[in-house]
Amino acid sequence: MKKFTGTKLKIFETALKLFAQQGYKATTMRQIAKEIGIQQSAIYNHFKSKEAILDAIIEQLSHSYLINVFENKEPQDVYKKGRGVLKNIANIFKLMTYDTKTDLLFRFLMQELFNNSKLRVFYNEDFYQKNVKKLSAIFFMMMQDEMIESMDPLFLANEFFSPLFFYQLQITRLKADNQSTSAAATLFEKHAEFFWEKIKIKEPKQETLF
Amino acid sequence: MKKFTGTKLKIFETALKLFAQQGYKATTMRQIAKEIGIQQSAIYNHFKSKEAILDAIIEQLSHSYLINVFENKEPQDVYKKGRGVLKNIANIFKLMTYDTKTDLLFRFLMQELFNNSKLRVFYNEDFYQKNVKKLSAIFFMMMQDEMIESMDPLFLANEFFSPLFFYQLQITRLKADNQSTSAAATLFEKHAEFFWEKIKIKEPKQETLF
DNA sequence: ATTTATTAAGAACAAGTGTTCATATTTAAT
DNA sequence: ATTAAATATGAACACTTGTTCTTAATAAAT
Repeated sequence: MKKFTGTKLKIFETALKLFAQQGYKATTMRQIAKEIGIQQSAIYNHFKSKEAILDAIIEQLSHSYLINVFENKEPQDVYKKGRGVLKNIANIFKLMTYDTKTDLLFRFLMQELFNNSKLRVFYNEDFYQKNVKKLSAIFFMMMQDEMIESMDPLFLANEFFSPLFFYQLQITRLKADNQSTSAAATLFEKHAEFFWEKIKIKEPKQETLF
Repeated sequence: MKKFTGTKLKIFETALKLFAQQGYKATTMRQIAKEIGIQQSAIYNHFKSKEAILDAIIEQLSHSYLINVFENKEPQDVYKKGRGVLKNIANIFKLMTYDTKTDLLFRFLMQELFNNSKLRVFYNEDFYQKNVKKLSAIFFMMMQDEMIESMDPLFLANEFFSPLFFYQLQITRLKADNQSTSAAATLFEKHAEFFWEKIKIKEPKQETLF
């Protein structure tokens, strides 16, 4: 993963910000240049075209937190923590919304999702499928260990994932209007807690002898 | 609610389709005109500007199924149906994805949400808040009637709403790539079923006498 | 049938678009 | 210090954008 520096980095960051705020098409090269304080033609010393900037941003997406909700941990190494796993995942979603760059990348992703097929492939494979399948594997192991009720693990993964995604979208929207996100930010953890309580297998009440 | 006819209707429909597919900014007046088979200047006999078309579409949103998930039914009239209410709502979401126009409106909404503050206000007030609050009222009544467990009804409403929204988004995305949506479409009902089972208060087991 | 709106066409305009070019300035390497 | 490479400038180009204008065709009203 190549990191940009100097002017090239500034162009990249400014473009990401503007693309996320206004959309790719609505953002002009002059606007990017002006924000940095350089001439528009100077951009072309760093990126061959406007689309090249777009490609660089999409490339960056692959290395962002967005697709690393599990921090590269394997299902069999974490599933035993039960409720803790869910809370941990919820917390990573929460942290993402606090990280300015991840937030911009997410907003950019949502902004361009429906008119960029390359992004849809990324979203589906690297973001949605990857996370849901890993979640599914975790739930499956929990079922085998009789920690949670038995059912379709992939469906369960979708049910757990979707509110997290939705709350993230909500926060991104609120930020776009400079509104407070604190109330929404609590929903991640509440969701994990609520969800676990609903799927866990309750310990059979121990009959008291006296 | 004024309905368009003739050329004006064609312009409206074509613009909605293109805005939903490519975004507002990326769609040109020439493109709209060409698709209909008229001259670009002819559009201006029906709409004063490109933005006027946009406004007309946003206006239409207010009358679409998107904000009428409850079909104008009041909470106190439906909550007693319990599981049936949830299934009904899930079904309306499913039907929305089958309705081409609603699907286009939803895709348009998502496409422009992050660069159009007017749309964000609409999304928040007329789509999100309105539905979640009505849901919340229903859950509250269910709690008072001891049909479901007691907890924060607004949170519960969010938890029920968010997967429906997410599945709708998934289907819209799949359609954009001409992929099959049948598997995703089953998730609405599964969600309602799953959710109800998790929150309903189980009848205490009747002790058999013999 | 004649008048009057309504809608269409076609050309044109002014502004904005991404991009290129020749040239100057700065930075890095020898 | 000199050379070479990288980065900046400012003007220009070719093209697209939304919109307007004049004029012609069509439809509605008298």
